[in-house]
Amino acid sequence: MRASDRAYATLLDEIQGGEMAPGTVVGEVEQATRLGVSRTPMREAIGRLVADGLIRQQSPRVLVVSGFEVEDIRSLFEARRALEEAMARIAAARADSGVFGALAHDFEVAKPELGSQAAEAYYAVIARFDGALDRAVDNVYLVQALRTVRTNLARARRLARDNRERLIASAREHALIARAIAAGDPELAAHATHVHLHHALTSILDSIKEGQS
Amino acid sequence: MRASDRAYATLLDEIQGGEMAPGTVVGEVEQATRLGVSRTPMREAIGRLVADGLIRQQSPRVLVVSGFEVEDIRSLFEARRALEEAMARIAAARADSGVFGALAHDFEVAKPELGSQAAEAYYAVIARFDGALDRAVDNVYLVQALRTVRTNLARARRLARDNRERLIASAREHALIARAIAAGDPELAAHATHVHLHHALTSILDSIKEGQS
DNA sequence: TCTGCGTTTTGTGTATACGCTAGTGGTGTC
DNA sequence: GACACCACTAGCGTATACACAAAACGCAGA
Repeated sequence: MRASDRAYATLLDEIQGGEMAPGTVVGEVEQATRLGVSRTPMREAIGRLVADGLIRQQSPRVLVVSGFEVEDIRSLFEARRALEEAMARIAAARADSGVFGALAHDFEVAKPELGSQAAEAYYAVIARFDGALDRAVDNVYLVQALRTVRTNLARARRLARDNRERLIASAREHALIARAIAAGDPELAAHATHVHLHHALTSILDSIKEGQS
Repeated sequence: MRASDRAYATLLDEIQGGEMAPGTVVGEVEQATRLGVSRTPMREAIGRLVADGLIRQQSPRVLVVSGFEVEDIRSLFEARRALEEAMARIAAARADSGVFGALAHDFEVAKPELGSQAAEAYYAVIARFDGALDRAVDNVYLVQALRTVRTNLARARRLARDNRERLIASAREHALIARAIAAGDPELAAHATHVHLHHALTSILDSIKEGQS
């Protein structure tokens, strides 16, 4: 693995995990020394993080970890809705119904509310679903845009803790989306995605509001 | 201006303009020598072009200008549809109706069919419209994704020559979209965008088919 | 004491050198 | 004659040195 990849992965983790808080100044030399790489690969890593939107230029010479406010979460979900609705619609028109039928079944039998191990298994199913969607749609532009959105989404997840009811509902929503894709029903797939994202966003915003009060 | 920016701009131009044909091997040393910069800024420029999707890795050590086939154009328009429909919808819900009313008027009085100067003026109106849309939507994730799509779209434009009828129709379609946004009608804005992109894609594909025959 | 100018320091942009890896061509052996 | 192995070369990843620019601090003068 290349030094620039390691530096990117490490910084990404630290920003997503909140260890590097928004506003933290990211100096080339400082980070390069800390992570034991030289400035050149560190520059590349920082460049990728800037492109991802996780680091931004505060002034001509200082880069800082970008903030992540409630308004950013709304923007993120707007973009997510545009991309994921389109993906669901296209997948429903094209996809192999076997794969999504199996995924729908997995969502239907998932019991993510039964402890952290079950939740992990549920997240793994979601990851498989996302991967299947990417392959079914087979559109580099959409997938690439969604990758950036997902990278930023990881930061939102940290702000909100999933509760029991939300996990159960989320599994049901995913099951419906997968069923709609398997059935070749683009409108249902898109609208079920819309509903799912609406609930996910509402849940995150409620969770943040609770956390503040 | 930084050397890496110059190198990026130059290579971008050459790829979009077709001077560097798909499949052309892009060597760091070769390009750095040719453009009179050193390898470090050239690496950065190439990295950005790879992120944009204009250059891709053919094998572990060779980068080539990526191909741009009919299938890529379809993918591009799928992504464009997802993003621009969402943008139009959001802008209609939010935008200052004065700005888009004025743009609608500009589209209505545009006569892009009257020679290349009039066409240039028309393209300038489109650029202003795109800019106004970006500002109205005010969503970095959507705008960034659309920027990448537009970068690739420039390659498609070279493959298709706009004809008289298409230009006239395009102006009318844009006028309708702008009017819908100004009127605060999200569904009409989105569907007019859909119609516009459908016609634009059809026109490009027809134009390519003609060019081949 | 405040303001302005100069100097120093810090940090980025660029250039270049070094080392490693992969690819290719040639030679030797079976 | 064909296949395999070794060596050479080309090109990339990384490190580092140098240059330049901006910001901050200090000193001096008003």
